[in-house]
Amino acid sequence: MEQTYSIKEVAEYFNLSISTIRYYDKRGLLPFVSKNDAGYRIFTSSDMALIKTICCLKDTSMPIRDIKLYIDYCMEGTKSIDKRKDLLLKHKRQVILEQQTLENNLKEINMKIDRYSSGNAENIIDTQIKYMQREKKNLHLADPFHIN
Amino acid sequence: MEQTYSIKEVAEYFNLSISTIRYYDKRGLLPFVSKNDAGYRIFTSSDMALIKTICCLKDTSMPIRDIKLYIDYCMEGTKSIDKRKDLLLKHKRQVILEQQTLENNLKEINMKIDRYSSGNAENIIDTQIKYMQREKKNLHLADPFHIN
DNA sequence: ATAAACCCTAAACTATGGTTTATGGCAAAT
DNA sequence: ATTTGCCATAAACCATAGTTTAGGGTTTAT
Repeated sequence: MEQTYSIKEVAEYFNLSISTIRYYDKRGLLPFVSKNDAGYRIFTSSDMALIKTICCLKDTSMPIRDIKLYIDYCMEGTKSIDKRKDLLLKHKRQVILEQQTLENNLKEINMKIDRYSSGNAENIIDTQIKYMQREKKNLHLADPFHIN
Repeated sequence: MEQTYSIKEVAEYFNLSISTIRYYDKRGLLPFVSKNDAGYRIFTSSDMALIKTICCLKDTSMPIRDIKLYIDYCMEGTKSIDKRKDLLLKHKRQVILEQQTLENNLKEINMKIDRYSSGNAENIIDTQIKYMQREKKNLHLADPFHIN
Protein backbone atom coordinates (compact mmCIF):
# COMPACT_ATOMS: atom_id res chain seq x y z
CA MET A 1 0.00 0.00 0.00
CA GLU A 2 2.55 2.61 1.13
CA GLN A 3 5.66 2.70 -0.98
CA THR A 4 9.10 2.47 0.60
CA TYR A 5 12.60 2.88 -0.77
CA SER A 6 15.97 1.34 0.03
CA ILE A 7 19.04 3.48 0.58
CA LYS A 8 20.24 2.54 -2.90
CA GLU A 9 17.02 3.73 -4.49
CA VAL A 10 17.15 7.00 -2.59
CA ALA A 11 20.77 7.50 -3.62
CA GLU A 12 19.93 6.95 -7.27
CA TYR A 13 16.83 9.14 -7.12
CA PHE A 14 18.65 12.14 -5.63
CA ASN A 15 21.95 11.44 -7.33
CA LEU A 16 23.75 11.10 -4.02
CA SER A 17 26.09 8.30 -3.02
CA ILE A 18 24.95 5.74 -0.46
CA SER A 19 27.75 6.83 1.84
CA THR A 20 26.64 10.44 1.60
CA ILE A 21 23.17 9.44 2.81
CA ARG A 22 24.69 7.50 5.71
CA TYR A 23 26.91 10.49 6.43
CA TYR A 24 23.89 12.81 6.48
CA ASP A 25 22.16 10.45 8.87
CA LYS A 26 25.22 10.44 11.13
CA ARG A 27 25.26 14.25 11.06
CA GLY A 28 21.64 14.29 12.23
CA LEU A 29 19.97 15.31 8.98
CA LEU A 30 17.72 12.25 8.80
CA PRO A 31 16.14 11.84 12.25
CA PHE A 32 12.86 10.97 10.53
CA VAL A 33 14.18 7.86 8.76
CA SER A 34 13.21 4.61 10.50
CA LYS A 35 14.89 1.22 10.39
CA ASN A 36 13.43 -2.25 10.02
CA ASP A 37 14.17 -5.17 12.35
CA ALA A 38 17.38 -5.97 10.49
CA GLY A 39 18.64 -2.42 11.03
CA TYR A 40 18.06 -1.39 7.40
CA ARG A 41 16.91 2.18 6.73
CA ILE A 42 13.37 2.27 5.32
CA PHE A 43 12.53 5.47 3.43
CA THR A 44 8.89 6.52 3.00
CA SER A 45 7.57 9.01 0.45
CA SER A 46 7.36 11.64 3.21
CA ASP A 47 11.02 10.96 3.93
CA MET A 48 11.73 11.55 0.26
CA ALA A 49 10.03 14.95 0.42
CA LEU A 50 12.22 15.98 3.37
CA ILE A 51 15.36 14.71 1.64
CA LYS A 52 14.40 16.78 -1.38
CA THR A 53 14.39 19.81 0.90
CA ILE A 54 17.79 18.82 2.29
CA CYS A 55 19.16 18.64 -1.26
CA CYS A 56 17.64 22.02 -2.06
CA LEU A 57 19.38 23.62 0.91
CA LYS A 58 22.62 21.76 0.26
CA ASP A 59 22.62 22.80 -3.41
CA THR A 60 22.36 26.41 -2.33
CA SER A 61 25.41 25.96 -0.07
CA MET A 62 23.69 25.87 3.27
CA PRO A 63 26.12 24.31 5.78
CA ILE A 64 25.12 20.93 7.18
CA ARG A 65 24.73 22.28 10.71
CA ASP A 66 22.12 24.78 9.47
CA ILE A 67 20.29 22.12 7.49
CA LYS A 68 20.22 20.07 10.68
CA LEU A 69 18.77 23.05 12.52
CA TYR A 70 16.02 23.36 9.92
CA ILE A 71 15.22 19.65 10.05
CA ASP A 72 15.18 19.74 13.84
CA TYR A 73 12.66 22.56 13.62
CA CYS A 74 10.56 20.45 11.27
CA MET A 75 10.45 17.66 13.83
CA GLU A 76 9.06 20.06 16.41
CA GLY A 77 5.79 20.50 14.55
CA THR A 78 3.86 23.70 14.01
CA LYS A 79 5.37 25.58 16.93
CA SER A 80 8.62 26.16 14.98
CA ILE A 81 7.02 27.75 11.92
CA ASP A 82 8.38 31.22 12.70
CA LYS A 83 11.88 29.88 13.29
CA ARG A 84 11.81 27.92 10.03
CA LYS A 85 10.65 30.98 8.16
CA ASP A 86 13.37 33.16 9.70
CA LEU A 87 16.01 30.59 8.84
CA LEU A 88 14.84 30.34 5.23
CA LEU A 89 14.55 34.12 4.83
CA LYS A 90 18.11 34.53 6.05
CA HIS A 91 19.26 31.80 3.70
CA LYS A 92 17.35 33.36 0.81
CA ARG A 93 19.33 36.57 1.24
CA GLN A 94 22.56 34.56 1.04
CA VAL A 95 21.41 32.82 -2.13
CA ILE A 96 20.52 36.15 -3.75
CA LEU A 97 23.97 37.52 -2.84
CA GLU A 98 25.54 34.46 -4.40
CA GLN A 99 23.45 34.96 -7.52
CA GLN A 100 24.71 38.53 -7.81
CA THR A 101 28.32 37.45 -7.31
CA LEU A 102 27.90 34.86 -10.01
CA GLU A 103 26.27 37.29 -12.40
CA ASN A 104 28.92 39.98 -11.98
CA ASN A 105 31.78 37.55 -12.38
CA LEU A 106 30.14 35.92 -15.35
CA LYS A 107 30.13 39.33 -17.04
CA GLU A 108 33.89 39.56 -16.43
CA ILE A 109 34.40 36.09 -17.84
CA ASN A 110 32.34 36.92 -20.91
CA MET A 111 34.38 40.06 -21.48
CA LYS A 112 37.56 38.02 -21.43
CA ILE A 113 36.12 35.43 -23.79
CA ASP A 114 35.07 38.21 -26.17
CA ARG A 115 38.55 39.69 -26.05
CA TYR A 116 40.13 36.30 -26.80
CA SER A 117 37.64 35.81 -29.65
CA SER A 118 38.18 39.18 -31.28
CA GLY A 119 40.19 39.49 -34.45
CA ASN A 120 42.95 41.50 -32.80
CA ALA A 121 43.19 39.37 -29.67
CA GLU A 122 46.92 38.92 -30.29
CA ASN A 123 47.50 42.66 -30.37
CA ILE A 124 45.48 43.29 -27.23
CA ILE A 125 47.31 40.58 -25.30
CA ASP A 126 50.68 41.63 -26.66
CA THR A 127 50.07 45.21 -25.57
CA GLN A 128 49.13 44.05 -22.08
CA ILE A 129 52.26 41.97 -21.81
CA LYS A 130 54.46 44.82 -22.98
CA TYR A 131 52.83 47.16 -20.47
CA MET A 132 53.48 44.69 -17.66
CA GLN A 133 57.06 44.14 -18.79
CA ARG A 134 57.76 47.87 -18.89
CA GLU A 135 56.19 48.35 -15.48
CA LYS A 136 58.33 45.60 -13.99
CA LYS A 137 61.45 46.88 -15.71
CA ASN A 138 60.93 50.42 -14.43
CA LEU A 139 60.74 49.01 -10.93
CA HIS A 140 63.81 46.78 -11.49
CA LEU A 141 61.69 43.67 -10.99
CA ALA A 142 62.04 40.36 -12.80
CA ASP A 143 60.18 39.71 -16.06
CA PRO A 144 57.70 36.94 -15.24
CA PHE A 145 56.91 35.87 -18.79
CA HIS A 146 58.01 32.54 -20.22
CA ILE A 147 58.28 33.67 -23.78
CA ASN A 148 60.84 32.95 -26.55
CA MET B 1 56.27 56.89 -10.94
CA GLU B 2 54.90 53.35 -11.04
CA GLN B 3 52.75 52.49 -8.08
CA THR B 4 53.38 49.37 -6.01
CA TYR B 5 51.44 47.67 -3.23
CA SER B 6 52.42 45.68 -0.16
CA ILE B 7 50.83 42.33 0.63
CA LYS B 8 48.74 44.04 3.29
CA GLU B 9 47.38 46.57 0.82
CA VAL B 10 46.55 43.84 -1.69
CA ALA B 11 44.81 41.84 1.01
CA GLU B 12 42.69 44.81 2.02
CA TYR B 13 41.90 45.76 -1.56
CA PHE B 14 40.64 42.31 -2.53
CA ASN B 15 39.25 41.43 0.89
CA LEU B 16 41.54 38.45 1.20
CA SER B 17 43.69 37.58 4.19
CA ILE B 18 47.46 37.99 3.95
CA SER B 19 47.87 34.27 4.54
CA THR B 20 45.49 33.50 1.68
CA ILE B 21 47.67 35.52 -0.67
CA ARG B 22 50.77 33.68 0.54
CA TYR B 23 48.87 30.43 0.14
CA TYR B 24 47.93 31.33 -3.43
CA ASP B 25 51.56 32.13 -4.15
CA LYS B 26 52.62 28.77 -2.75
CA ARG B 27 50.02 27.06 -4.93
CA GLY B 28 51.53 28.73 -7.99
CA LEU B 29 48.81 31.31 -8.65
CA LEU B 30 51.14 34.31 -8.43
CA PRO B 31 54.21 33.49 -10.57
CA PHE B 32 54.14 37.10 -11.82
CA VAL B 33 54.70 38.68 -8.40
CA SER B 34 58.30 39.78 -7.83
CA LYS B 35 60.18 40.28 -4.59
CA ASN B 36 62.51 43.06 -3.50
CA ASP B 37 66.00 42.51 -2.12
CA ALA B 38 64.63 41.90 1.35
CA GLY B 39 62.41 39.11 0.01
CA TYR B 40 59.22 41.17 0.31
CA ARG B 41 56.56 40.69 -2.37
CA ILE B 42 56.10 43.82 -4.50
CA PHE B 43 52.76 44.04 -6.29
CA THR B 44 52.42 46.22 -9.41
CA SER B 45 49.17 47.47 -10.93
CA SER B 46 49.44 44.76 -13.61
CA ASP B 47 49.74 42.23 -10.81
CA MET B 48 46.57 43.68 -9.32
CA ALA B 49 44.73 43.13 -12.60
CA LEU B 50 45.76 39.49 -12.68
CA ILE B 51 44.78 39.02 -9.04
CA LYS B 52 41.40 40.48 -9.87
CA THR B 53 41.02 37.76 -12.49
CA ILE B 54 42.05 35.14 -9.93
CA CYS B 55 39.35 36.42 -7.57
CA CYS B 56 36.80 36.35 -10.38
CA LEU B 57 37.55 32.71 -11.11
CA LYS B 58 37.71 31.80 -7.43
CA ASP B 59 34.36 33.49 -6.74
CA THR B 60 32.78 31.39 -9.45
CA SER B 61 34.13 28.22 -7.78
CA MET B 62 36.95 27.42 -10.15
CA PRO B 63 39.34 25.02 -8.37
CA ILE B 64 42.79 26.40 -7.59
CA ARG B 65 44.52 23.96 -9.93
CA ASP B 66 42.44 25.27 -12.85
CA ILE B 67 43.13 28.87 -11.91
CA LYS B 68 46.82 27.97 -11.90
CA LEU B 69 46.44 26.47 -15.35
CA TYR B 70 44.86 29.69 -16.61
CA ILE B 71 47.57 31.85 -15.05
CA ASP B 72 50.26 29.58 -16.48
CA TYR B 73 48.70 30.09 -19.91
CA CYS B 74 48.80 33.85 -19.33
CA MET B 75 52.53 33.68 -18.68
CA GLU B 76 53.05 31.96 -22.03
CA GLY B 77 52.03 35.03 -23.98
CA THR B 78 49.88 35.18 -27.09
CA LYS B 79 50.45 31.58 -28.14
CA SER B 80 48.04 30.30 -25.44
CA ILE B 81 45.07 32.48 -26.43
CA ASP B 82 43.05 29.52 -27.77
CA LYS B 83 43.73 27.46 -24.67
CA ARG B 84 42.70 30.34 -22.40
CA LYS B 85 39.51 30.83 -24.38
CA ASP B 86 38.66 27.12 -24.22
CA LEU B 87 39.27 27.06 -20.49
CA LEU B 88 37.04 30.09 -19.92
CA LEU B 89 34.30 28.79 -22.21
CA LYS B 90 34.23 25.51 -20.30
CA HIS B 91 34.14 27.40 -17.02
CA LYS B 92 31.37 29.66 -18.29
CA ARG B 93 29.18 26.64 -18.91
CA GLN B 94 29.76 25.53 -15.31
CA VAL B 95 28.83 28.96 -14.00
CA ILE B 96 25.62 28.99 -16.02
CA LEU B 97 24.72 25.55 -14.68
CA GLU B 98 25.34 26.82 -11.18
CA GLN B 99 23.14 29.84 -11.87
CA GLN B 100 20.32 27.54 -12.97
CA THR B 101 20.71 25.34 -9.90
CA LEU B 102 20.56 28.39 -7.72
CA GLU B 103 17.54 29.79 -9.48
CA ASN B 104 15.55 26.56 -9.30
CA ASN B 105 16.35 26.00 -5.67
CA LEU B 106 15.56 29.60 -4.82
CA LYS B 107 12.09 29.03 -6.25
CA GLU B 108 11.67 26.08 -3.89
CA ILE B 109 12.86 28.15 -0.96
CA ASN B 110 10.47 30.95 -1.85
CA MET B 111 7.58 28.49 -2.04
CA LYS B 112 8.38 27.27 1.45
CA ILE B 113 8.67 30.81 2.78
CA ASP B 114 5.29 31.63 1.23
CA ARG B 115 3.76 28.58 2.81
CA TYR B 116 5.16 29.52 6.22
CA SER B 117 3.88 33.07 5.72
CA SER B 118 0.36 32.14 4.70
CA GLY B 119 -2.55 32.53 7.08
CA ASN B 120 -3.18 28.81 7.30
CA ALA B 121 0.47 27.77 7.62
CA GLU B 122 -0.39 25.86 10.78
CA ASN B 123 -3.06 23.82 9.01
CA ILE B 124 -0.81 23.02 6.09
CA ILE B 125 2.05 21.89 8.32
CA ASP B 126 -0.26 19.97 10.59
CA THR B 127 -1.74 18.09 7.66
CA GLN B 128 1.75 17.19 6.42
CA ILE B 129 2.73 15.90 9.82
CA LYS B 130 -0.44 13.83 10.13
CA TYR B 131 0.15 12.36 6.66
CA MET B 132 3.70 11.39 7.60
CA GLN B 133 2.57 9.93 10.92
CA ARG B 134 -0.11 7.82 9.22
CA GLU B 135 2.36 6.64 6.61
CA LYS B 136 4.87 5.58 9.26
CA LYS B 137 2.16 3.93 11.36
CA ASN B 138 0.85 1.89 8.43
CA LEU B 139 4.37 0.61 7.89
CA HIS B 140 4.86 -0.08 11.61
CA LEU B 141 7.68 2.44 11.77
CA ALA B 142 8.51 4.80 14.63
CA ASP B 143 6.92 8.26 14.85
CA PRO B 144 9.81 10.69 14.38
CA PHE B 145 8.10 13.81 15.74
CA HIS B 146 9.07 15.40 19.01
CA ILE B 147 5.66 16.81 19.83
CA ASN B 148 3.67 17.00 23.09
C1' DA C 1 21.85 -24.08 0.51
C1' DT C 2 24.78 -21.08 -1.40
C1' DA C 3 26.43 -17.23 -4.25
C1' DA C 4 25.52 -12.54 -5.38
C1' DA C 5 23.72 -8.47 -4.19
C1' DC C 6 22.54 -5.53 -0.59
C1' DC C 7 22.60 -3.54 4.04
C1' DC C 8 24.95 -2.14 8.60
C1' DT C 9 28.58 0.43 11.79
C1' DA C 10 32.92 2.40 13.15
C1' DA C 11 36.90 4.36 12.06
C1' DA C 12 40.31 5.75 9.10
C1' DC C 13 41.27 8.36 5.20
C1' DT C 14 40.88 12.08 1.51
C1' DA C 15 40.40 16.57 -0.85
C1' DT C 16 39.98 21.38 -0.75
C1' DG C 17 40.95 25.69 0.86
C1' DG C 18 42.64 27.77 3.78
C1' DT C 19 44.62 29.53 9.05
C1' DT C 20 47.82 29.43 12.80
C1' DT C 21 52.22 29.06 14.95
C1' DA C 22 57.09 29.37 15.50
C1' DT C 23 61.02 31.72 14.31
C1' DG C 24 63.34 35.38 12.53
C1' DG C 25 64.56 39.44 9.39
C1' DC C 26 63.43 44.46 7.82
C1' DA C 27 61.56 49.34 8.29
C1' DA C 28 59.84 53.52 10.35
C1' DA C 29 59.03 56.43 14.08
C1' DT C 30 60.47 57.86 18.88
C1' DA D 1 69.17 52.46 19.19
C1' DT D 2 65.18 50.38 20.18
C1' DT D 3 60.31 49.57 19.99
C1' DT D 4 56.50 48.81 16.92
C1' DG D 5 54.72 47.25 12.79
C1' DC D 6 55.25 44.72 8.75
C1' DC D 7 57.28 41.00 6.04
C1' DA D 8 59.18 36.14 5.28
C1' DT D 9 59.14 30.79 5.41
C1' DA D 10 57.99 26.17 6.96
C1' DA D 11 55.21 23.24 9.07
C1' DA D 12 51.48 22.15 11.76
C1' DC D 13 46.76 22.60 12.23
C1' DC D 14 41.70 23.24 11.05
C1' DA D 15 36.92 22.91 8.97
C1' DT D 16 33.91 21.01 5.74
C1' DA D 17 32.08 17.47 3.25
C1' DG D 18 32.43 13.66 2.17
C1' DT D 19 34.74 8.46 0.72
C1' DT D 20 36.91 4.22 1.76
C1' DT D 21 37.92 0.22 4.39
C1' DA D 22 37.27 -3.53 7.53
C1' DG D 23 34.35 -6.69 9.43
C1' DG D 24 30.00 -8.56 9.57
C1' DG D 25 24.83 -9.45 8.98
C1' DT D 26 20.49 -10.04 5.42
C1' DT D 27 17.96 -11.06 1.27
C1' DT D 28 17.20 -12.93 -3.17
C1' DA D 29 17.72 -15.67 -7.02
C1' DT D 30 19.51 -20.20 -8.65
